Amino acid sequence: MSTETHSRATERPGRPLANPERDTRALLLNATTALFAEQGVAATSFSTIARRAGLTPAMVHYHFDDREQLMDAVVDERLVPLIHAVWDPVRPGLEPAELISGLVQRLLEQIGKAPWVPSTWMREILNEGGLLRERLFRRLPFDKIGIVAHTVARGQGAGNANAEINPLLLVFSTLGLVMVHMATLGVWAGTFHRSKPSSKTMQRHITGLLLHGLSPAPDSSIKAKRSKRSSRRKS
Amino acid sequence: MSTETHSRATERPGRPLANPERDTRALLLNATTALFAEQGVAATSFSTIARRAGLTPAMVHYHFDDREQLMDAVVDERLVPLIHAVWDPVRPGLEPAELISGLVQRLLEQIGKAPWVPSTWMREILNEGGLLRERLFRRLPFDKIGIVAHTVARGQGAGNANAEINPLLLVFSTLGLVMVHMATLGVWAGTFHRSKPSSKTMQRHITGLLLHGLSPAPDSSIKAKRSKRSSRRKS
Amino acid sequence: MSTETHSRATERPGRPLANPERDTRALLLNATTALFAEQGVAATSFSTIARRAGLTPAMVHYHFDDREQLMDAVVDERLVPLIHAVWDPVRPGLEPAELISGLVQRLLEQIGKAPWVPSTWMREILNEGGLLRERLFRRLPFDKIGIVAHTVARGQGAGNANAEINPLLLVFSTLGLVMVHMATLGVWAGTFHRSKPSSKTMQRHITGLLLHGLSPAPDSSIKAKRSKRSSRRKS
Amino acid sequence: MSTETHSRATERPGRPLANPERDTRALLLNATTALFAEQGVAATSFSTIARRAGLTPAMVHYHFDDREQLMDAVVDERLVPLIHAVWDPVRPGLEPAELISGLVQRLLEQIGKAPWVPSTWMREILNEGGLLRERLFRRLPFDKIGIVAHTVARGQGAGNANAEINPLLLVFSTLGLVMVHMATLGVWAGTFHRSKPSSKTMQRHITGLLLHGLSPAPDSSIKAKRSKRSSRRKS
DNA sequence: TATGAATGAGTCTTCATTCAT
DNA sequence: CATGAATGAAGACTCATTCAT
Repeated sequence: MSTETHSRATERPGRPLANPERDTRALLLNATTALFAEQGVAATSFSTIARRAGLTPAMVHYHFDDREQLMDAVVDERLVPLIHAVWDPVRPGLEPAELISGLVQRLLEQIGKAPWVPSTWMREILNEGGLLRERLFRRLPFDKIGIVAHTVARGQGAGNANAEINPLLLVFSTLGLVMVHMATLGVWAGTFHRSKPSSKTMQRHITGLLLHGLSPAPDSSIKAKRSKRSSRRKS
Repeated sequence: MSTETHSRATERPGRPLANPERDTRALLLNATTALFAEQGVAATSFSTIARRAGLTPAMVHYHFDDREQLMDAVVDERLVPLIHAVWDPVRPGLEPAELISGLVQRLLEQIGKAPWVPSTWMREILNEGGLLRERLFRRLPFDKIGIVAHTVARGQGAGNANAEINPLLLVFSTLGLVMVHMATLGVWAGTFHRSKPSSKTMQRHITGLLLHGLSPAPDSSIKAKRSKRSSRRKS
Repeated sequence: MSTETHSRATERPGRPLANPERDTRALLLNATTALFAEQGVAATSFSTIARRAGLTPAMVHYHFDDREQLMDAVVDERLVPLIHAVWDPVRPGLEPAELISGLVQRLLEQIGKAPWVPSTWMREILNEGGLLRERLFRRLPFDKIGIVAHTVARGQGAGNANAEINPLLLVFSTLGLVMVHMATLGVWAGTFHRSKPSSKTMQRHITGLLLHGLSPAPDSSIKAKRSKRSSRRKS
Repeated sequence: MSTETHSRATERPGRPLANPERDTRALLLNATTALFAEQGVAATSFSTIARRAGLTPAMVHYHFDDREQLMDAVVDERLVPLIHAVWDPVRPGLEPAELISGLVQRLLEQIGKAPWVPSTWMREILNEGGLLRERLFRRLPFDKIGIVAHTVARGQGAGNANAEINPLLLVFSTLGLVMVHMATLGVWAGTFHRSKPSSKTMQRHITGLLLHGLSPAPDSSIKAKRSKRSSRRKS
């Protein structure tokens, strides 16, 4: 309605527009995601965000009327695009191993660009009382998840995939493993006096674990397929 | 609920027999762990705890002067014993697979008795800004973790463990996988309209994944070892 | 709305055709008076006014720098003209009954055109802490009020007006009675499941009460005078 | 539930109890009613109340969790008793004039003891957007109002009550007239440089007006009845 | 004329904390 | 052991106001 002409936050979800506004909005969203990762959503007050962005709490209200809308913005403008980047390439017809290792790779790629994600994902999405959970679950690519599950199930039927695995749970195992590891890398490195492992190292560990577990010497047939079709994983 | 591992809280206001202090204290700790799991530490105020326990906020102060001391109590009196139960049986000389599947089994056992753990673990311990992290890390059984890592590394040297895996990270993969799955089971079941998988099902999925990944039909040599030495896993 | 009795503020620092300022200013004043009536002055913020008028709060500032000036404008441009319309016809030489019934009639007439008045009058003018009181009291037609009081007092002296009445208070009784009734008509009708009485009905009730109170069958002498001299009351 | 053990405001509506608490609660209610009268409900913040009572805003919350509950308390604990005192004596079988003059007398009596009432009544109860209106309307003595209306209507039928009056509106005329006059006495006196009229003077003016209006020399039959039955009015 | 960005002050409300009982 | 009263600090949110455009 025309009643809302002056209310910024309700109007546009973050379009390009002129730059002066974009800047502030983006600035605030960045501060917000960073703080969400560091302290969790519940502990992130408007003042904290404002302070981090060098603005006043009132300014946060000006752009995101509400905590609700702030969280909406984080999900819609920051998490949903990431989900697309990770899941869009998933399509039927690929091998289970290919699907999984592709997911891991793209996840790590995206996390590289948005390091705040793993922490937030674990705390606010995976967790029971997570404050972004509801919001995000509505946006999950259930069709793509289904593709992965079906592909693995078919593999199990054909006898070339581990029958003890629950295909649907596997998707969550994959995402969870990546998120857990990426969320705790810092701590891990600090605790064991190691240098923070590179993204490549992590990819090798996680993909290795997901494809073969503790078992040694992956059998050559799978190895062959992998090296043919998703050879970029090795580059 | 089964949250109450400990028998107590039978009577209250400081009457002659029965140790009155224990009761209230345990009551409050139970309320606290439940709320920590549901909403996270940051969102759990003294008032909330008091309300949940049917007492006054002032009473919470009486027992735990401080948020700090409250968190200390949760870690010392509730998490540390659990860690012991899980890690104490770890000792050198076991097979890698045995160690891992033992850990998984004992973790699931403990979580069965303290369902508030996975959520809290993910939110407040694994996570970068987790409020129990520091407290707990000091209490981790580094010696035991070392045993697992060394055992796996030796296995890799001997050619009978997946060389792509980082032995130290594997410990975190294991714990993380269990915690992630157990923390999200409810959500998962709800989202996909499945009934909540049993502890046994989860154990099979997780152990299966950790030991063989996606790879089919674990080769008989490993299978043999497992069925001989850690036969309790099948019972 | 019909609220706009008075033509004014036709031009100002504006553009060629179509007097843009008039429009906006009047628009805002209308929104303001409506909101003053609905919620009272204290509860009516610049934002509320702006929202109601489809403009921005900043725009309200542009026209009325201040709450003070906004209230001044309402009084000067909306209430003072109404007062004139009601009181100007009062002059010495009329009968008390004529004066009173004339006042009632003209008041109801004006309220018909500006329905926001009774509510605001009661809340912000009659009331001790009323925010328009001071402003308006300076503009009251004390001379006219004096005429009414003196006429009634002389009537009392001559024995043909109720001696128990305080002539000066009577003026306030008259205004008050009209305002109270017109301000509460909606509520009254709603509460007692009646349809809202017409202006004529109200006029009969109020004038009847003021002239004769509960007493039955007004004695013919007064009736005669009324029907002769102030016959317009009947039209 | 026992969940609420420590929440003061929800528990008791203002019972005698020990005195330390009563004092504070009553103190706050007094400050509240005074401020409601002076500035209106909308403009009366918790801070204002607290400051007036010499306490902190948080203390107001402690006793009245909410603005809603604060208003409930004012209505339930301060206005409803007053309404009873005014209306309870109304019963069928009295003369119209007796009923009306009785109401006026008792109203003035009560207002004498609670001078904050008229202002609040006009602003927050009679008025369209009044913030206590809804709350109070549910507590109005509709039966008693009905008695007055019926008595007057019967009087009209018998030819000894002014037929131009609407019997139901008359009740509101009566209350309104008293409230308007008592709410504006201060202003009135100040404006016209009179001393504030005594309660007796007001009673004479208002009752005189309601019973006979401007008409002179009330006819003896009514006068007789009044002096017989409600002779206390004259004392 | 009109708006969007920005702010400081103020409101309601919750919270941790203290203290007398 | 337990509570009710009380507070100061902080959080979300609104508002009047300013200013550049």
